[in-house]
Amino acid sequence: MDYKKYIAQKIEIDGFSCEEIETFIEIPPEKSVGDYALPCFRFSRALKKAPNIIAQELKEKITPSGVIREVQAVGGYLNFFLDRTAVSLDVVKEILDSGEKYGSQKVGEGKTVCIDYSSINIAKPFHIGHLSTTVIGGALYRIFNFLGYKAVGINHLGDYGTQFGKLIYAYKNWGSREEVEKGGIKELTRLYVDYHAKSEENPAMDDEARRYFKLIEEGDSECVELFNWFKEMTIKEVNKIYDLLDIHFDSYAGESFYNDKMQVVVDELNEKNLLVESDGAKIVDLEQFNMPPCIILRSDGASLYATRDIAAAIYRKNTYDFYKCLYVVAYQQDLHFKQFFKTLELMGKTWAKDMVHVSYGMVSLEDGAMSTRHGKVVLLEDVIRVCMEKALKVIEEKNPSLENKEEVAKMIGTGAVIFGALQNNKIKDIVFSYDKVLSFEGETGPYVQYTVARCNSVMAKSDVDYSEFNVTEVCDSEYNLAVALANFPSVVLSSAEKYEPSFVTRYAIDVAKAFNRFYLDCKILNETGDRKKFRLALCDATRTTLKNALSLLGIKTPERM
RNA sequence: GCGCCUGUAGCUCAGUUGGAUAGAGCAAUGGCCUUCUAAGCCAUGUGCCAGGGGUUCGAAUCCCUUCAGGCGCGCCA
Repeated sequence: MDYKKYIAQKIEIDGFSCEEIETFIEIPPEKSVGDYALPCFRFSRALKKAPNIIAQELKEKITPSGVIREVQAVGGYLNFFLDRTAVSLDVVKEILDSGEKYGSQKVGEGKTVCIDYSSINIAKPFHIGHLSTTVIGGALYRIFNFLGYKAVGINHLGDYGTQFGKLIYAYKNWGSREEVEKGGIKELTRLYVDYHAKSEENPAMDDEARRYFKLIEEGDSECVELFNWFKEMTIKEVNKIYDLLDIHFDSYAGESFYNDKMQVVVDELNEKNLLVESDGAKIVDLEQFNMPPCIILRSDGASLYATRDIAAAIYRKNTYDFYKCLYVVAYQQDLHFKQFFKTLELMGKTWAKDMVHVSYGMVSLEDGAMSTRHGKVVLLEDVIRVCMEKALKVIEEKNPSLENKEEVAKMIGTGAVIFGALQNNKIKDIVFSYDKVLSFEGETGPYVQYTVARCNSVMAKSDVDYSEFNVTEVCDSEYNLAVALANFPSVVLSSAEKYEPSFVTRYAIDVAKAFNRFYLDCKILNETGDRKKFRLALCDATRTTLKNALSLLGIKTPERM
């Protein structure tokens, strides 16, 4: 519920449209000066008048009516005071009517958004370095769906490359079916790490590994079978984590899927005279765009990352006819995406403008970067497990009679991990620390979940029917909470526009704070009549809004905790 | 060397398209549960918004420049 438009319609300024004025209206830093304000400085030049005079003249032309209760001219500002009671009642009623649809919109109807995220490597462990792409992508997936778009989640599997020849070599020489079945990805990683240790002394192994990889490509039944086994095992194992994080995909078409789709790309580039030979390689020259060239074919004729990405982009456009195609990939690859988007543009793909690199910061450990090959990683399943254990401990302390402790601890533990990962602007680097994810107080996931549990608790203790309510005045805490709740739809919208799930995370904190303040100031169960009904309705509206916000992030809300 | 990103309180970070006195959380100190879940709330202090120029009625926000850190810069993905 946004009253900016409503207010803008009451204002007339020569040379400025109603829409323009609407964008100029802002919310004052201090609520005592007004609920909305129009700074008049920018009109000064056009109207050839001092801002304070403009504000004064505008004030005299507006007669307060409807939800506008009072207008004041203060310096160069035109300040509006709303009928806070009417506003609060409207907001709460709307939320209760909308329920789990509150905040959802139709702006995206008929449009498809492809989101490439998580994109795991086969036979590699899922560590905290994969967390950002997974939860950012997952949140965007839900946010776009919430806005009416059709989101298509794509897990662009890393399932192609010599490393799989190495893995097969290791498996055949010192691995066993039993061990791999028992150990899963951990065992595959062990084989891979061992391979590197041994191949340093025996470089001939690499030739063998390359041979095995070639056999996979040629369709050798034994190698393909092994490879598919590794692939299925990886996906099955990672799915357990995806379930916890509420992550879903519509396609697992990975690198190998595009093997037979790259030649046409090369042909097309050739036809369009975009390919240039340089040091034996085939490149697209991007010098005039102030970028290094995009390499399409190696000097040995093999395709590269960019070739595959171009093929994948074209495939996605043909298959899904997307409105936007997002790539949730860390900022290390900024240049790569600029190059490959530019190449698409040069190929005459008008939709190249719809390609978006959703770039985010890196995760490192306190003692430096992670490395799978050196075993220096923090596994996500370990982090989640430790958080769950901590949650369980806290429950035993604070609420030992809780029924489904394990289940609740799971929600809290994973909630803390997801919330922490989505809390800051995505471009910020993160240094992982257990202290930080294990903090359940202050601006954290558990804090927001706890707020919902408080709402539930209050409502469970009352059997008053609050479907109809009416009050004639509201206090500051009630009004501030209602305003916070009202902001949800616009927060969802801007988080999609900026591809920034942290807007939703921060918003959830704002609402939780407003509620907890309200909870302190306003007794609910002791009240009677309409006041009680209104406050119960506020609780319900808070719960609904927070649940909706958290579910966009992939976080579940326990009834009690 | 070139390009991109980042720099705000002791720490981690917010700060919408330039707007009113720069805000939270953590940490510290002191308060608040015989009454709705204390994973909560209240109070207290902290700033050369990295430095320097400029544009503007007005700059943490825009432009230029310096410094510090991160990432990237042809056959890995």
